[in-house]
Amino acid sequence: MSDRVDWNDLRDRRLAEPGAAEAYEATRIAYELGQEVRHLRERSGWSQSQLARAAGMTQSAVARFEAGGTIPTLPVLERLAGALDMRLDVRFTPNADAA
Amino acid sequence: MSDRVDWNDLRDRRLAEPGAAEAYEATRIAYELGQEVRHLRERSGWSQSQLARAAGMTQSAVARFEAGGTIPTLPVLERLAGALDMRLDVRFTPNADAA
DNA sequence: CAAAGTTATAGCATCGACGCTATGGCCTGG
DNA sequence: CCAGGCCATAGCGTCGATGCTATAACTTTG
Repeated sequence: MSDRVDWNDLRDRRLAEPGAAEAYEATRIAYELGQEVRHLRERSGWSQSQLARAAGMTQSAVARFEAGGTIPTLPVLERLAGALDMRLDVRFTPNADAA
Repeated sequence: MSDRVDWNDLRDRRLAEPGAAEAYEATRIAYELGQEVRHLRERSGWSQSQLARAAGMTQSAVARFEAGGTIPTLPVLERLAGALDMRLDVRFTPNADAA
């Protein structure tokens, strides 16, 4: 799982950076969103290319995103959501353990 | 409301762009998040400078964001959430009206 | 084995978000 | 009137996310 990889390394490296508790979170969110999109896509029986076209992006961008290779931007998330017939929901929720 | 403005114009212009249903959404989300942060901040009795420092950014960045001047990135949203003692929640939710 | 479909990466260009610094306009309190 | 705090903007530089194109590796099929 760490042979021909690249973004995984990149991501892990990012997660290892010190003093980046929040950046860490962003990376994790990016990773989870990627996983979710992958699941949704596969559930629809679509290929990355199909989803890409539906979302107005390229296959490589989809692959990059699903692999957690980058921290996606809201516009991209919106387009993916639209293509997958979902709604993007971004909000601040009260923190359980008040710091 | 349209006198010495600038980002408002910018934003409105963005919202007026054709064929950008999703980009439109992103802009709207950005605007709403800005409003929310402003409310949370004021509720805490903080100035933009204070929030900025707590979130590791500058007062100008906070102002820009609150005004909806830019579509924020996840890292920034994370930092703001952390500073405001909130949690950022990004997710795909099933679309009510299946396209 | 050859052909075609699918995913993972690479390399390069562009664009926009963010950081930083500085300033103008406002308001309020000496 | 002056000083100080607060918010809105401007300009500029940098960096990272995307877009695009091309290709490698794998799998499945004929």
